[in-house]
Amino acid sequence: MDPAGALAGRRPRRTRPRGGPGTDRYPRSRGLDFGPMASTPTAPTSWSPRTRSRGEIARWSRTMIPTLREAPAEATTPSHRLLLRAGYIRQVAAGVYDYLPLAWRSLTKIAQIVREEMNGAGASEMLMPALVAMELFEETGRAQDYGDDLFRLKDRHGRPTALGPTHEEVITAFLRDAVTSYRQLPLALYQIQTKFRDEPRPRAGLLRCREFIMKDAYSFHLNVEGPGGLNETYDAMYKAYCNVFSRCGLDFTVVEAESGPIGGSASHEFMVNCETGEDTILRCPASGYAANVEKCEIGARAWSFEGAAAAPLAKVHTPGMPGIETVASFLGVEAAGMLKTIVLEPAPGVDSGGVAWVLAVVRGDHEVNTGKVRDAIGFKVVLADEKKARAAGFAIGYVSPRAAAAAPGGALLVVDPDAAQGDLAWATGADEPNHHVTGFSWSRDLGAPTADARYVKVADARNAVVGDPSPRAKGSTLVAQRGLETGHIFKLGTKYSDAMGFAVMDEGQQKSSVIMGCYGIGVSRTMAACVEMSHDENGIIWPAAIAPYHALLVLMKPADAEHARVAESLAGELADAGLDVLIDDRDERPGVKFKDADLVGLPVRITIGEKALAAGGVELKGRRDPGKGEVVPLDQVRERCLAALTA
RNA sequence: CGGGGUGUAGCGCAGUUUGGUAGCGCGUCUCGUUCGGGACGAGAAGGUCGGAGGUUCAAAUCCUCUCACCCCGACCA
Repeated sequence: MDPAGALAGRRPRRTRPRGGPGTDRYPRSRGLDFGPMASTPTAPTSWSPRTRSRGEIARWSRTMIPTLREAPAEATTPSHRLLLRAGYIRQVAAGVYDYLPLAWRSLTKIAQIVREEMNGAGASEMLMPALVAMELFEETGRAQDYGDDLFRLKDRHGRPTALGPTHEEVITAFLRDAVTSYRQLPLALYQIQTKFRDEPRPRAGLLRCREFIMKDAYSFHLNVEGPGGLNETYDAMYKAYCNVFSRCGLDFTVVEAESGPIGGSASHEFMVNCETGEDTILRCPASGYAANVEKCEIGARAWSFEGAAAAPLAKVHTPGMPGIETVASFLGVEAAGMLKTIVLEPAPGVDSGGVAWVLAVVRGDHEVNTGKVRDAIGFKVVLADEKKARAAGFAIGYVSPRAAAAAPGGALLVVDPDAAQGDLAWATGADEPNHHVTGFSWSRDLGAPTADARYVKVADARNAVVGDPSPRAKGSTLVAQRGLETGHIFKLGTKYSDAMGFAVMDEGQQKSSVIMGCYGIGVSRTMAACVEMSHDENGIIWPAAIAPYHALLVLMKPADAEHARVAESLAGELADAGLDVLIDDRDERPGVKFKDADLVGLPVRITIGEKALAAGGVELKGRRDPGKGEVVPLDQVRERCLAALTA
């Protein structure tokens, strides 16, 4: 491993001849002449094995880094403002951006890290088209499910086509033809490609785009367990994802997640930790357990329907107050002292065992989680259609747990433990419009059904909140943390293979559905998340591994031949050590250059100026270091640079 | 798709209430003086005022329609 190996993410490069005299055909009109352009790539004359890796050298004056003193008004998120100001991106349309040279270098480095880790996990890279025939999405029903998020177009023959938002269908269609024997499994394939999703609301620059770069991987198995099974690859991917984000220099948390509309059975999200993240995750500091709000389990809570009624049941006129907050303040109670009863119905097409309604009861300050309700009762539920529910006699907005007993066709009551407290006098709906009751007691006012497990289940039925008991460590409570989702892995199961008829003969000569996993990383989002996570008021602060260049050589006097000579020789030396170097050779005032240096955020800044040169050195400063930097003798620059980058 | 907001020079904005032929700062170009944290002076270029209709002698400004972008929500890599 070369000394800079820890920088990671650099592709080993083939040796290329350094430009000889005369390779620079176009004389530069101004600025300095570094002689031959040392970093001009020249095609190797013949194949040669990789012998060493050399960094690249670029000149600010010869590339395009349009920094802005003021951020465009439309940018409000830090990463959006900084990527725009520092000359990394330009907006072309809502959620559509140009990736300028600096951004592209970073993206390339992230992609390369992803590649290495995917290959290491046994996956093979390929590339599928962005253009997808609509009939493929029809096969799985996702033409419908995706709805308007799918970019749709017609070709000249009028054939319905889409721009791929993800490629489960495409790869499944390919493999159901190409995989002819179980012996070809397991298999993991991936691509790094532009995806298209017509987001209802693109926002925050690169964080939510309609066109973005994503790595999507798919794995195919005969079994879930055992060698070659889904779990094996899933675990390998899990590790690979941890490696990717660690190597990128990101601070991240892995959380358990709902698998969402993409379907499947298990899933983890990889979240970059940052205050401005759009997702809230909950974490148990004692056990390390983390999950998103929807998925997060809650530790055991004591409950009982037993208990004496503390107050008589009283009906109160509460005109036009269906919302908990307004009623609570009207009644003079806390939201936490109310019972919220949400009317649910079995999802279309599920076998509910004859149950027509499901009433979920949570405390007034909590939110019902339909996924948890599903887990409690064994079938999927959705929010009841309001008209239908009213017709069935539910006073929507004023429903109480008692409505379950009165409901035609029977209703199942799912009560969250925090709501199943018998010794409290609750405020809740009166089951008639514009009225609530106070003094509600489970045992007195609902009575016998509370003991009947066929009608009443007590189970976790709500979203977790900060302060809830940890599901993994007794005595520990959940804390909240913000994050940005940059990776997501799913166990898909046979959802797509079944829908698309992808099955193979197994060893026992039985037709067997292929089991799938899918694994995504938002590459462009990862770059933005990194900026979101790592910046200060002056600009971006790149981790070395994905910085567009490792070092910035700032020439105080670009016109000075001696300065130019030092810059050239230093740049060459650093490149030889494997560093990518950007030379700020612009004829600009020092202040401008320093401001731009901080904005662009390269990890190491080397200032070549009179004062340090007189002392036999240059100034070296890490992006996070305060001040002007430290004077370092020329012959130690390389070493100090590498040390700074690997720190 | 609901709610809010903004479109005037590359960027940031004023001008719109009360119609009178477009302005400021930054940036850009030229010359000079400068040169270690976004210099100074002098000069210059750059705008179908988002678009289309309409009212008017006259529209950035008033009316109608439309498009784009941003923010909050619903939704999400």
